[in-house]
Amino acid sequence: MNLRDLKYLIAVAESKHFGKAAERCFVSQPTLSSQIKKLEEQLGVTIFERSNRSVELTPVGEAIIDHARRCTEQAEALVQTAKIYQDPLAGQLRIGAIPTLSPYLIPLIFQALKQGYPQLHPVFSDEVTGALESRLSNHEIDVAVLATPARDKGFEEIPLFDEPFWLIHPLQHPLYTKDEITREDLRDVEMLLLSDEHCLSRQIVEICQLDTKPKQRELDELRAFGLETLIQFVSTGFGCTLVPALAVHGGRMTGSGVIARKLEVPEAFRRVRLVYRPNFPRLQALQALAGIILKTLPNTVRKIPQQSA
Amino acid sequence: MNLRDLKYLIAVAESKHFGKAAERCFVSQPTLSSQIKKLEEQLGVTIFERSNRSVELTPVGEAIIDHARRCTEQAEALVQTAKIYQDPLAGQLRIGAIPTLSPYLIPLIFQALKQGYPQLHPVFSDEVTGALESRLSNHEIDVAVLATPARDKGFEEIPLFDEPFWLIHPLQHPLYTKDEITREDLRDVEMLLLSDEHCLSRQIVEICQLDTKPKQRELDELRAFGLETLIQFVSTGFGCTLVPALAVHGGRMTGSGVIARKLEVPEAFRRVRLVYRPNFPRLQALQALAGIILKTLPNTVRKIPQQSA
DNA sequence: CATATTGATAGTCTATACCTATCATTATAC
DNA sequence: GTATAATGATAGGTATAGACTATCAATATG
Repeated sequence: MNLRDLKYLIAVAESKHFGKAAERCFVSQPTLSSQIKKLEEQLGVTIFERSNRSVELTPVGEAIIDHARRCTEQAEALVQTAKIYQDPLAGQLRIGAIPTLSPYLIPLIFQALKQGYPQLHPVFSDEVTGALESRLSNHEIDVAVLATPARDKGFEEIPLFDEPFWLIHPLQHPLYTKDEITREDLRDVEMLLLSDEHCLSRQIVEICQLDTKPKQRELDELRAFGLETLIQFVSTGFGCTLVPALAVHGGRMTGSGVIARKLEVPEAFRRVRLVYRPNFPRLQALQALAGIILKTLPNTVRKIPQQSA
Repeated sequence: MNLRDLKYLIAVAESKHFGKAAERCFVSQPTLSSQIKKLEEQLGVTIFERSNRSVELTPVGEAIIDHARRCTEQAEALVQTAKIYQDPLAGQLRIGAIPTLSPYLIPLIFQALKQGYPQLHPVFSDEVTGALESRLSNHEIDVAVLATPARDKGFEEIPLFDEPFWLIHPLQHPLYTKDEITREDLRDVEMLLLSDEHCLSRQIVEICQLDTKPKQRELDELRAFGLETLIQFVSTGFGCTLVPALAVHGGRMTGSGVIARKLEVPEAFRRVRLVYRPNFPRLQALQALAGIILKTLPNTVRKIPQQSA
């Protein structure tokens, strides 16, 4: 049995005429006749009662045509679905981003993405690097925005930008009087960190060359908080912290008793990239996303020029 | 696109493995691979994201598989429907019978038909000859049980039996004393008739060689009645009537003030037959029906032996 | 480094769906 | 009563879609 055959059936059922049905199906009348005959033989029933003057559906035929209609209906819907998604820049794109980036990046790009690619329906989610990587593997998301390299896990990546870290310290802090903040300054302050699931924490530890993290232990009981909460802690005089540049511009820091300071430490940055599965079929959509991100970003980050292979 | 291709899609979607899917579809792996590739090219979308270790559905793929499932579901339902009807002795059989026969014949055969052909679902209707003939033409019924020949209208027929007419007269009637009733006797009695849409009326007129029908005119206002009512009229002394044999045995005539008399008139009978369209595809069902009717009938009718060509 | 697993590719063969031409039957016209 | 038209079925030939086997390429695994 064949979808084509079912279309022939429907054509005959509707026109009640083999010749006209054949015309409607763009085949010759003998072709249509023989195909229907063969189908009837295969099914073991007579679908049409033919005479030289008329063609009529048998009761079985009625039931069969009913199924045939629904079948071709679904087939057409399938083609329609494909057509809608044909454009790689259309359809759902599931984007996961790390929590230290997501709240500042997503609002930035959202409007531009909608305008530039109205057919693209982004679905955002917030999770730490490890979780995003496994969701990527499981095909639960299409792309992750990470700040750590991912090549070694069998993924590919599009580098986007380098995001410098800024120091957040209370207004009444010894460093307030210093003009430039260097690496040595960082070693002396008490550094508040998120839980170490966050790549940000590990990166800060590395940059500041901390041996252990004495202050972090105090915060261990309060795992489920984000950057903004951390900054609140800073404002109460607990210590300092490093935050990525976008958090400085995107976050609400005014009148909160803290100050954000640029660092004179060249290596104090993180590289943000789109990470995806090597075989992901809609690379174009990812390139479009990368383009939008780069176009929308402020100059507090160093954009990496895209190579359009 | 093809139903086979959709089955391939579903197999891969379910097993997430081209080789196993191919096995399940009883084809080689390259066959399945190339068919799916071709389909993807036709649809212009990637349905599966393949890597050397895994096969996963893309979001478009999910949507497409959904339609594919429903499509093949309907196709299978179609085949199932055909299978149910495959037996010509299964499924609906729409039987129309004339009103002067139906109430006596249908109850007679009903049980035997159910027992002999439990898959056959008879649907009975009662109408006069002309109406049955047009419903037969319109494919609204499958077979008509008539008492008039129908070859000239392009139909075919299976002769069933010859049903003699019996005379019904009131108990206090001159003929009560006669042992045998002959044709001459019939000319002298006042004959009550149904409306002339009924073939029975025309046949009685012919047998009795009546010129006009004086008594019928009086009953003209009461068109919509049947044989039983007519017999009630006879019992009130209005006149006599002829009824077919089955009505005598099947009808409730005891204690009704009338008597049923056999006739010594050889040509006083009607031939009952199954009438059907020449191309009707389930001749077997009709032959089965004919067989049941002949097996169940009492010997008051002359059965016509069936020729099983 | 060798082996196994998995999907893709190449080349060949066959079944089948298609076409044109023609027939058989029957209704309609003259 | 014959001729014509309409309709579906049949016959025979061809081109293509879909199947197969053999092989490759890439990548895990021991």
